[in-house]
Amino acid sequence: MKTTTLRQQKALETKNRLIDSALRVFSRKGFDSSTTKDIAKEAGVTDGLIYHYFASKEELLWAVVDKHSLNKNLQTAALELNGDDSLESLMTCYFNRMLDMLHEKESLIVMFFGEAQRNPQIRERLVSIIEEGIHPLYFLLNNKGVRKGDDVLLAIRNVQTTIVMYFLLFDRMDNDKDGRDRYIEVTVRQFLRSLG
Amino acid sequence: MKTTTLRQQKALETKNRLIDSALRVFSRKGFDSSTTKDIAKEAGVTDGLIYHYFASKEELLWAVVDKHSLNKNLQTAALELNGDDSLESLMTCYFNRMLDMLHEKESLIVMFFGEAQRNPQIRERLVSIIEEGIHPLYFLLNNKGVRKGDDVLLAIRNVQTTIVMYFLLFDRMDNDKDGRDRYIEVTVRQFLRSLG
Amino acid sequence: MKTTTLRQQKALETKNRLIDSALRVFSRKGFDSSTTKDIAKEAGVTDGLIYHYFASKEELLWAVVDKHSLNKNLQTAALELNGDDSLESLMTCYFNRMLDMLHEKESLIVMFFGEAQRNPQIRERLVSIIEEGIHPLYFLLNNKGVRKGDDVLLAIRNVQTTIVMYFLLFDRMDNDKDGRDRYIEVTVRQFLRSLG
Amino acid sequence: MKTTTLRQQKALETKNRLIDSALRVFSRKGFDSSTTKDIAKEAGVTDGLIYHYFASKEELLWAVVDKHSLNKNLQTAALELNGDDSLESLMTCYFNRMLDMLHEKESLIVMFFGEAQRNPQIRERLVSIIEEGIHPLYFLLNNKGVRKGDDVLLAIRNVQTTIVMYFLLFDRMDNDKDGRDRYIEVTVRQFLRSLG
DNA sequence: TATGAATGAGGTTTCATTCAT
DNA sequence: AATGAATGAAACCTCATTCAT
Repeated sequence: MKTTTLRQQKALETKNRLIDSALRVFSRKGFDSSTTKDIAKEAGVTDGLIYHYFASKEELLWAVVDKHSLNKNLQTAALELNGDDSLESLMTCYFNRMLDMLHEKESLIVMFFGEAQRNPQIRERLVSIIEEGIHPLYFLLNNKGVRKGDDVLLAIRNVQTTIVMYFLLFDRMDNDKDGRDRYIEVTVRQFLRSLG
Repeated sequence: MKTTTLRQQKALETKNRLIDSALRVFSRKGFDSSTTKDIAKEAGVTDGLIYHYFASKEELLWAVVDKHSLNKNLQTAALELNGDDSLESLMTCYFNRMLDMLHEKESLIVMFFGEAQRNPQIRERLVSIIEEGIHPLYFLLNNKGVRKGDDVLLAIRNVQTTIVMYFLLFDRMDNDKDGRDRYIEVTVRQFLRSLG
Repeated sequence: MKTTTLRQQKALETKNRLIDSALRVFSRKGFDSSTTKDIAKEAGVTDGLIYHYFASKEELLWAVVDKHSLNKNLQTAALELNGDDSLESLMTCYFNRMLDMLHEKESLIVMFFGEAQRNPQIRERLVSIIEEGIHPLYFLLNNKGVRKGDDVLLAIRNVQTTIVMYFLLFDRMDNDKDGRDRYIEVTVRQFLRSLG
Repeated sequence: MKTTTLRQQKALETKNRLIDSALRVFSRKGFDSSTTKDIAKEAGVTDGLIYHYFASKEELLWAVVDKHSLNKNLQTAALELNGDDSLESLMTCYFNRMLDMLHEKESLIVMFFGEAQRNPQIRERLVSIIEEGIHPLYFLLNNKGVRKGDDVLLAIRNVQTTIVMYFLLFDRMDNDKDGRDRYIEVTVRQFLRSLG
């Protein structure tokens, strides 16, 4: 029985290694240009093994998607903030964590945005992630005295999508710490002013 | 001489039809999953003809990119605005035109965002389009009394990327006119407030 | 462990079958006109398998070239000769063996000469084979009292290229045993006289 | 009428240019790898024109073959020799002219040897050229007192094929004037000795 | 569980050839 | 005579997938 457990554990590790490798390859080349051979090689296994764990390349994609949940990260980011800080420093901190998280999950984000345009299921997933990412910040702002209202929700969505765009098009390439600080500083100020 | 011109004209039409078909197919399936066979069929020609006009599938992609210039559209949108209107109605009008333009060029935009994640050349192109899209609006705002400054430029970039994201993730699917009006109204208000 | 070896052995057989089939097809049609489909069919495998074993059609050509070594055959031919025979019967024997060997490796020889004219790498290979083919005979002649010297080396090269030409243009088609005997007899006599 | 003649003349020029271009391209790449596009470009005409003058690419090959006659050159070479010279200087002169001629017709020779291995018609042509090339030299030698006989004919064929081989494999690449002189000197001496 | 040989459909590209002009 | 757009078959090569071991 112990041996079985050991085997199961090793199998699970292999499966996870495949999922992680797939994510990396997908984000590098896009789903269509990624080959199962690439993925297998990246995971250090042979070609056929993928089909022992996944029914198809597509299934492997979904396994990747299922494994990674961005929402949780954003929620955690919001909850970990110190309630005593000023609104401004609080937002600064939140946006920084958001960008850190985007960097950390770069492969996933890049893959999501790359595939979302042609894979409706991926796009829906992306939308729902963004929608759900709004609420932790909304509650936080409410607690700091910002009024409720749909327009506040929309302001949050706007600023969050803006930050994702900033990440995708600028931050992720440059890795310019100063530029990022300035960006966040200005964006936070404008965001707070935009709330009226 | 007339005959030559006629033939050349027909050839040019065929070439353009190929470029347009390619754009449509690329935006539908992404570059990698689009087959030259699909493109040829969509253009109503045989497989081989693509290679009479373009050296490769990649070259065809660049022909598509070169043919379409988004910047001009944005600049035109800015210049056509009525200088007598209030700042608010002016921005409303501008954002509407921007969304109209995005709809009009939906295939191109979708392709750009899909490919930008894995094709650095496409991404650079996208970034430069966005960068250049900032200035027409900047000048317009300056003329209406908004102060100059880097933070204003950044505010413009932010709001523009936000609108592109809105288009990609929500507007382009729903086609909900009311939702769009509300979105623009709120976004304009917040944008103006964010300028301080 | 035994199973693995069996599979590997079968794989090796397949690979060798591919190389042999390639040689046959190449020599029949030349490299450029040979199709990978032809080769696969000749080997009794499907098209794609070639690319499991070889990176390209060109690589398959080099595998063919590498597998076959003509030099060894010539050297062996020289060494197997009986040192007690007269110079004349010794040379007769050597030329006969050389022609036998050329017949045996007809596919390879034909391919080499066909491709050598347009593929510099193949030509270099061919030249080096001829160069190296000179020495076994040179040593043999030295042992039988023929003097050393560059002109002897050149005489050997000349007579060897002549025999190859005879094979390529006449012998290989006619398969005329008597003609061949007469050819060798006369050529041996003239060769020995030419040494002075 | 004059115009027609002019047109016909220009047409003939075009046709000849096509044949010459074809020869050059064939000898460079071999028949199969040469494309009609290549040939047309080399001749400075458009793709389709080839099919105005020749029924197919194959026909163009035969036009090339028909246009060039090597025999004449060899016969001329033999006849132009000075009958008063010694046998040795006469042969030296003849072999030099032969190599000059091979250089002059390099494209043709290379193409002939490249294609002869897989195109039986080309090979027959090559064989008959070599056979006929023997007689001018035979007569010359007879006139200088060399005895008649089949073995002399064979000696001539052998030495001629040897020289062709020398050209194809060594001389044509190196272009080493000294090496060539030495080669001819030794070969002539050995050839004369081989006659007994 | 893991291997990697084998399959076969399909992709990009090439190219001889045709034909309207 | 000359052009070059257009065709379509076929070439090389890729790759997801299967399967015997």
